Amino acid sequence: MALSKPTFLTHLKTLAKPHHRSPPSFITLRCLSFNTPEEAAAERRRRKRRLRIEPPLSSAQRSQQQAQQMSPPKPIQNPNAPKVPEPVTVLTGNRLNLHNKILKLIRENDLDEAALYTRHSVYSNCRPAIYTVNAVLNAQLRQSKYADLLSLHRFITLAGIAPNVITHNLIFQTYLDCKKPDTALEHYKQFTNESPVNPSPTTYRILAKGLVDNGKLEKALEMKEEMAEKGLAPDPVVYSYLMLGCARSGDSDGIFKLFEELKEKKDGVLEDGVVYGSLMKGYFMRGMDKEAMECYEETCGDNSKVKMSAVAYNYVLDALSKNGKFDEALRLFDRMKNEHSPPRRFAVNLGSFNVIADGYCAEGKFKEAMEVFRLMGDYRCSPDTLSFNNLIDQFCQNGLLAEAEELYGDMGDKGVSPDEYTYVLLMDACFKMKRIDDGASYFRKMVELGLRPNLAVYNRLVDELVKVGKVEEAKSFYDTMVKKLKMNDASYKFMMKALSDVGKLDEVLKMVDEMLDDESADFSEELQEFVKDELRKVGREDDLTKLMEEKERLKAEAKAREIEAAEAAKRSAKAAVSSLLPSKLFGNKDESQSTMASESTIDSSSGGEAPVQDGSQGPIEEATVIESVAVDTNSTSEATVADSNAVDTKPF
DNA sequence: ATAGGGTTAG
Repeated sequence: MALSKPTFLTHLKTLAKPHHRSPPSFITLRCLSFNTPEEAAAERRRRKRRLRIEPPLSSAQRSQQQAQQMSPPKPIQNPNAPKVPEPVTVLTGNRLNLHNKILKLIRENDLDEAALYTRHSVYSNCRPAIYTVNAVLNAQLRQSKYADLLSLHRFITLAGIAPNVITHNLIFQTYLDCKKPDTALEHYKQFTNESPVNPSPTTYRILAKGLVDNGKLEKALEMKEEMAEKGLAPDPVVYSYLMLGCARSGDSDGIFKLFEELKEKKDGVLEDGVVYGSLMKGYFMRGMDKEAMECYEETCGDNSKVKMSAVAYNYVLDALSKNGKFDEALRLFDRMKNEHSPPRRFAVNLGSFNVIADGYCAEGKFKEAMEVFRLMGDYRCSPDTLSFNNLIDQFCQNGLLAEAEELYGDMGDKGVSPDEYTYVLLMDACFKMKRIDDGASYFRKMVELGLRPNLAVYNRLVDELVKVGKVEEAKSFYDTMVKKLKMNDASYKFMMKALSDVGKLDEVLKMVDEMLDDESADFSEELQEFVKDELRKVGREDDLTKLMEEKERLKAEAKAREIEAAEAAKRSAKAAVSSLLPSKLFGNKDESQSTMASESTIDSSSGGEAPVQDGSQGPIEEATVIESVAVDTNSTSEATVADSNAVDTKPF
């Protein structure tokens, strides 16, 4: 039985009261809102939603409304219910043209332009359909542009473009990729409680995999149950993720339990091979190699009825190669390559080559690893950034920096973009080989490319530079990065100490000066003490007091000027209003302009802002959730001075 | 022209 959305209330079994056709919001008000704080909060959000002032209707919507008015009377719908997404049939005429234009921009890899165009269209007479928006979000996700994705999502939410299941899936994926499983779960809860859209099997694949990858196996298992509750068929792929999660946490019992459960649900016939690699791992974990190999024979042997996809094979390859059966893995890999005959049959893919390359590395056969990695092209597979990073990592760990750099060169040739992780691997490897300047070059390159090294990475860089006496150079990296990173006391202190140790106390004072000017920087008490101590060593402790007093004085002066300017602005604003001309037309750069603009206009310059005309009634809960997500795409390595898990990039 | 045919790892 497929449960449709309104029956989500069945979880209120305790109430056991059959409400058949009552309006959802009525039920929730009566029965839900006081059960738990979460439900009370959900009701508050619903109320807010009712109060929300919708952006102006585009002509498309208006005509839709007219059509509704003309159609025969329908049962009265709750006007406050969240909107149902538009069907794909709206993608015709101008809106289809817009869609295709934006797809073209995406194909040309101009995501910024695609996103901007989408935003601008919201208030044109051709509103982007949710399909168009999803296309952009999807492209942003593929390129890890999480901040842009969330920003666009927020924009369309505020603009009242109803999301469909794909939109929600993209958001789940985003939060999970950003290692924010709790935010993903929050979004899921809100989605199941409030959206008229039903989750799809893919929703649960995304959630199960993402939760497992984020170490939330328990929650992932719950998702499997939820999936069943919604009446969705048991999905071997979801089970394979869960079994993999058990394998990672050393729980062989869990693996077998899941396998038996799935088999039972499938009436004893399991022809999808995706779970067998994990099952083999379960046997191997218990030392039951014989049973593992029997399983292998049954599923991958000549008489097998099991459908082995490339991915299913890859799990088996991995199970073999990580359990002392690499030779057998190589034999299977050969068979896979022979079986491979696209487009009819895909028996190998990118992952197969990666697993085998890893297997070679584990045996110390790095030359072979490189060879098999480069063999990919012959099978129309192309490595991605992750694959390159993986192998570069293996080479670096084993002191094969030249080979790692060769691979880095291949990336450029093949048009695969290195990411933060690539550069950090190479930088650290250079440092290990005492090639400090080369390490610094990789760091510089990374920043030049607009990638965002985190604080821990920066700390390692300046640490190495200072160790070899390159304080000047370290300081120049500080100057670059202080604008891009949220530094902490330890990193400020490190730089100050380095400067002080070479007698550059004036530079230390200049750093303090700049910190005092930078509103996002915190010149803490502890840091003040530290600077004073350093100055005291050369009898200059008064210099800090003097500097800080001078700053206070300048700030007070600036404040006074500001107040005066504001008053002048008010006067001129009044004058402008009285002459019935918006001050905007004059292009004034004074405060009166921004005040007035924010109150009345759709400011075309505010591309990054939410499209709320009155500036206040948006769905605060969504905005808050999104803003609470610190998208840290580069917490790549262990922290030295600071915790790399901390959010150390400044807000976008 | 849309939820999936998945994947390996840090």
